[in-house]
Amino acid sequence: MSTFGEYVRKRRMELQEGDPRFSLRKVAVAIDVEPSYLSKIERGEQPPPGEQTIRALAKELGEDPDVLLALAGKVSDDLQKIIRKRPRIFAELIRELKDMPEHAVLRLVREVRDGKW
Amino acid sequence: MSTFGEYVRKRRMELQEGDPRFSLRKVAVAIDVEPSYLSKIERGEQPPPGEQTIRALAKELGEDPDVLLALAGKVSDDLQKIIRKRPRIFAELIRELKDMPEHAVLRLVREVRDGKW
DNA sequence: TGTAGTGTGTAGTATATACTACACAACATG
DNA sequence: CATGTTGTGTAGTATATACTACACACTACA
Repeated sequence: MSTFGEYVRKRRMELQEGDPRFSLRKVAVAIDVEPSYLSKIERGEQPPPGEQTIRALAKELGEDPDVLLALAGKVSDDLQKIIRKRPRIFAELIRELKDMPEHAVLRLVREVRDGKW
Repeated sequence: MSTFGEYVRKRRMELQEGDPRFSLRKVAVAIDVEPSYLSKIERGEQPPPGEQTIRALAKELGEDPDVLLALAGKVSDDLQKIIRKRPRIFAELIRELKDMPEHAVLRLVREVRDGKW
């Protein structure tokens, strides 16, 4: 597992190869933070930014916000809100699924999504 | 929905009826915080305390920690950790379940719990 | 009537979070 | 060789979080 900073830098560098819009400075301006701040984050000198900044970064880099948030040690606020509305049931479900193999959870998600409920 | 403070005060008061160990001071000492701090929390003058203090309080009052944490606007760190390990799948599942009726989610939890997977 | 226990008011503190502002050296490009 | 663009270094700030320390007034009761 790479850190948040490493992951972002790698992804941005890849995009930068083919497009000058992905220089550190341009991206920083696009997501509305100081270039030096983004620099420090990418090098792990500063901890990951706040949720809104991570979301902007994810959008800019074409990444999944939930994945980036996870790398930053965070869980999306909208998910937290959903859990907090029914804390008991969601707590139980999530703890139950903790050690389930990937395919089992995937099957579950698919069944729920396909509306067999 | 009551606030965190109101909820705690009500519950503690009920217990205090039959047992002097549930005075504000005694509970505060038991969970290792200053009585004045707990007083302010119960009256909503201060925001809810941190997760560890909420857990101690839940234990002391015989309440569900996840419910108390939810009232405090928090989600248990162990749940967040589980989600962060597989952010995509859990994000999708939780958002999918957001508007599901209680009985559907309950059925799902039961099926998972009973190991039909 | 003193003393033990009750809740509360005032006035702080330490640490973390989430950044900004600006200067600077290296490099490239016209 | 000046101009623009690159990433980075230094030195801060504002706000939130999670509390402590201690004094005070009131009540119960022995």
